[in-house]
Amino acid sequence: MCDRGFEDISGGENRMAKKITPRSKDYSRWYTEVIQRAELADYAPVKGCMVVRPYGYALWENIKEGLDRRFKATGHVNAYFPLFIPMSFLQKEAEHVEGFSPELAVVTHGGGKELEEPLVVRPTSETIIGHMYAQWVQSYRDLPILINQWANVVRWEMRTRLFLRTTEFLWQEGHTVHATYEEAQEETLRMLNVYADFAENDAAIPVIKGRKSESEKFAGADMSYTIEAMMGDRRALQAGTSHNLGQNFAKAFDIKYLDQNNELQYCWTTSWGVSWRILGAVIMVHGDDQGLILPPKLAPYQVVIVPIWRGEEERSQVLEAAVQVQAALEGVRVKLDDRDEYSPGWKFNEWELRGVPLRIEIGPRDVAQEQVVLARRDVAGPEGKSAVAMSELAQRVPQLLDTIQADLLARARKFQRDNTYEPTTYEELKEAVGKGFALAYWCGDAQCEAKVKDETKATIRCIPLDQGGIGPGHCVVCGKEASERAVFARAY
RNA sequence: CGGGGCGUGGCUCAGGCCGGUUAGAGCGCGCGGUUUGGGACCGCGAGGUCGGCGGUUCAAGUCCGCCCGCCCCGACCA
Repeated sequence: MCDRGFEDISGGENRMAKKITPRSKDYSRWYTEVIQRAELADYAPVKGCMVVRPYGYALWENIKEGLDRRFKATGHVNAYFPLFIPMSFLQKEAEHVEGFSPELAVVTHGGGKELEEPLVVRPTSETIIGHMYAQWVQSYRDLPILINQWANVVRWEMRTRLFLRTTEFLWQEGHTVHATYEEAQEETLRMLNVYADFAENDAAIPVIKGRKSESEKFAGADMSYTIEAMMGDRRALQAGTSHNLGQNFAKAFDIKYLDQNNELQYCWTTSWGVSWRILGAVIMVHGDDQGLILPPKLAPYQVVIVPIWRGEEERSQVLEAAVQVQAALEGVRVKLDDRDEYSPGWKFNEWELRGVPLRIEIGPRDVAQEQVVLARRDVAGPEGKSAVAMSELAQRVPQLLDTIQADLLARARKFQRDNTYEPTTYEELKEAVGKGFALAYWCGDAQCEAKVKDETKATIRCIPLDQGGIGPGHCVVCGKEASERAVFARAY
């Protein structure tokens, strides 16, 4: 895992500086450079596609593990459905096909012959899963069905961005079937809460849970719910969605059951998904001008040990101590960087770029004093360093990782709060969406929503479920009575 | 798809306007040696169909035409 030699691609006069473009100078450039230099991912030869490199994939595996564990704990099981979907399936749900047809990849040939019916490369799997569910569900005794799948999907996007919007992406999609609307709604919100719990407790990303407006909801859903997060440039990112599909897909695919009274009923279905986009959120919420800052719960390496020595004698002493420290940290993901060809200073920068939460420095002086130096990634400079006796490490390191995890969430939460405004006039709204989130009354009229989008490029990210206990007010756009406030923001 | 920019060793670029020996630099890479508490240094070395095709010319990285690809900005989206 060593540097492959990405130089400062801003070029020009400071070509020697091995620095990343600062976030304040060009945020999207910073984002792209960090991903490539930290070796999370690389561009693939196919437009809009990317290669996830081992370090990035390890991060994704930790995200998967955190989500999958929660799915299982709420009664879900995993399964796998096919990549190819008959074109006709998409067309069975009117709103669904209208929403997705512009971004479909379609296979027309196979085995050297033109296919009788084109196959769509799944953009999402409601249709093919609905088709199967229709065959599996007969009676109320078959319900609920609580299935999740980990899969790749393809959406032909016009503009792509590493992790945030790629032509092919990895995600999970849960698809459930219920006997009643109430159960489906309960499931929809349960999974929204699972996502929020993961985002805050594992990814250290504070999120706003809310409803999508009609124009922003999933094609084919009765109601879409979202968790929205604020990135480091104050723009919004939808980090996960959960949909109550009502009976739309049940009717399109004939998913019916016989109830206790021997009457045939249409089922109620839900779907919910989180993609590797959330990895982009981790990068943008926590990273700084030195590179990534990974929350300990997701970091592939939670601790990196950098040994420091001069000459052979010191080398063997220091390495011996380093190995002992590594052994003492059982249960912690530790990387011992004993490469000889890089200096300690070089390694410091390297592992900071790659976001390892905690660094342990061990040199001859430390060995003599039976201590090590701990350096926190999230606290720059000497303030983040402390000397700790080797005998205390097994206790102190896990504690410190917990502290870092909590501090990252607290810092992100403060940032979001500090950059959220509550405009009451349209002029104030316009100003607010230029510098962060705007929490403002909205009457629910799509025209007011469209006006804001046209004139400010900000969209309604969600109508928060938690309205803070405040009463009705007046729409920030038209002044009419409004019962709820919405979050307006520029979004990815 | 509209506007802007760019294709030259692995990376970032110079050379191009004004055609002319073996096409350069820094970084990275390989070997040897000295180093190592915040991106060390010396020596030697490997590595290029100058995006592609065609044209002009005695001669094209350089001029002309067409094509391909990539990046940035605008209309869709997890």
